[in-house]
Amino acid sequence: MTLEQILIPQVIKAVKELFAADITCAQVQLQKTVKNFQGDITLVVFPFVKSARKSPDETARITGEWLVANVPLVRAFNAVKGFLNLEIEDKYFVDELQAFAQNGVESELRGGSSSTADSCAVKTTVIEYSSPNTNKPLHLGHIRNNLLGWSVSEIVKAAGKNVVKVNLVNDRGIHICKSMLAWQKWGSGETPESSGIKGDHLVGKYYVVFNQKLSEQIKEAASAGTPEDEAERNAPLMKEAREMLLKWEQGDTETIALWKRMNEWVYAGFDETYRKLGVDFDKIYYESETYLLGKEIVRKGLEQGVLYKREDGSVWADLRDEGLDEKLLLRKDGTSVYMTQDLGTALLRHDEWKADELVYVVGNEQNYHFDVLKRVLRKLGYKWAEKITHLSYGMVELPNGKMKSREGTVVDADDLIAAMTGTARETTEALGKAAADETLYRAIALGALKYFILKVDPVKNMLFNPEESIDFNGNTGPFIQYTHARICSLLRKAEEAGTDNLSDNAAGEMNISEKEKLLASLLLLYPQAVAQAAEQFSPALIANTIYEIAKEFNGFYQETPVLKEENHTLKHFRLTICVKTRDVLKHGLSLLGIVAPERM
RNA sequence: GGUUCCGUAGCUCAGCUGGAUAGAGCAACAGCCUUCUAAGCUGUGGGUCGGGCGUUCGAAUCGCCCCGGAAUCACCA
Repeated sequence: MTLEQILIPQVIKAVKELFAADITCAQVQLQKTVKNFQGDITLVVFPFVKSARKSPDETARITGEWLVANVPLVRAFNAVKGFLNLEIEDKYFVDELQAFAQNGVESELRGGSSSTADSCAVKTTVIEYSSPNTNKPLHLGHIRNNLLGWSVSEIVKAAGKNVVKVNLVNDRGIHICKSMLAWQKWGSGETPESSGIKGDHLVGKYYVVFNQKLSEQIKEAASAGTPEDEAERNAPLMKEAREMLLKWEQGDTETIALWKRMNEWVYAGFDETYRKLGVDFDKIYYESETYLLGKEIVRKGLEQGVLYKREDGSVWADLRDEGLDEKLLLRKDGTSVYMTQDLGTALLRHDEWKADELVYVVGNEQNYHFDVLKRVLRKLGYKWAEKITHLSYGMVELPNGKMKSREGTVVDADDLIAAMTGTARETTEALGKAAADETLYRAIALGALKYFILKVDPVKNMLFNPEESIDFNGNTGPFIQYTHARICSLLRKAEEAGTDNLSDNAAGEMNISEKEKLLASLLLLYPQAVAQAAEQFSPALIANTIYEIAKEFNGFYQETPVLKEENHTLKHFRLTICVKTRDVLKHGLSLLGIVAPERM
């Protein structure tokens, strides 16, 4: 039982007996006692000070006396203004930590989530992320997307839900034709095998080539006096690309064959990067297979009179009464647009997985798109529109601005991982560590990268400066990995020394320090942190929580002997702290996709 | 111009369902390794929480108005 679970009913009872007033759970505000004040947990009495009809000081004092007299685990209190600081018996922390150590993180999480669930049915959450464009090798922006999506999936899973990770690959359209065309014209038949270039990079290269050649043509026409937008529209290359798209849509054998061939190259490249990043999917959808979906939904909407058709035959949703604009859903020639397709895939996904929640990890440039998507679904009468969450995240910016695939100004995912692995090796060697290998360097490099990205609140844009490499010290992934390795080392020594079995319930006399109490209470709060992170889809919350624990542990480690402690009971308790810290750090890191090395 | 989001230490970020004296890391400076891994620990300096008004016993947190930045407002995806 958490302290809150124990104390809240007691406080309600106290207020009833002392002041003859009824208060709700919401009025019982418990918070961690602020540093510099004596106590472990603090009750804020302001919310019921009126009902008590006494001064805040007086209310706190009387309540404190009652709690000390009636609740065994409350040892003492002090009241400062309206803040009632409570000191909790050591035994509570010792016993709870012991129980936590025996049950393990997973079972604690299951216990936590089932108490709030009103039905025993397991909820299903479908999470879409990654959703790459086959013209663009994965860069730092995609890394943020992939890490967020994967980590959120793990967190939601850890909180006891069923998760389906899906990826919707953008493999068709005019932009794909651009790289195909450029390769046809200037590729001289080069392949990943012949050139030694990774497939996705090879295709990306021709996408850049296309844009270079195109801008040459535009410049030429512009110097002859044509306005730029017209010059782009009429450029011979654009015309050819459009013709190719038409051929693709008509199923032209040669075009389809080229498209398939080049896409295979890309997928092989993506798979390699996904593997390196450690992300995976339960199901991959391809836009070439889903882009026609949604038309049926639009047709029904027209029938119901929720949507309307213009004289030219195009179909629209009118959202002006909701403060937005009108949105096109079908062109006058009956072809669909992005929104149409997304309506279709949302329905498909909802039905296919019987989803209770649909999460889309997509950049914040599409905030408007998802706002409209939900409103249109709602208008069409789909109640599950409310189940859609757009997990929006900010751009990763470079010191000189945004990354642009078309212009080649990106931090490539593969390059970055390779560079960081190199840095990890150099750092490790400089520190004179023994017996390290490539697997460990990779683990540290990815630990640094993943933590660097995931600790930041997704809504914020973030800055990445390639000149300053990502840190391995301080509030970083390697710091937590190191703390974990350190504990493992200590526990190895404990085992060698044949230290007594941890499952024994030691019952001797001892006093535990403030630091130990604090560390124990942080560990006990971890399951709640996971539950909250799952609710808020927030890996950052996990990152901050385990950082705080690691930081606190290092302070404890520095000044508290464990193996050398002679009081058996105390040694036992300290070893329990170590074991539990190790488990929680490992668990938290795993939710972020970070390996917890046993030596480093 | 409309809409949405962001603005906290020199830099990168926590804290935001209102609660005590706003916290970390990096960078700077000063210490701690013959003793459980120094990728660590301890200490010093550094802040009108973009600005103003309001609500409240209490505002970095909520509301309104400004200022600065970003995204978006396509018959692109």
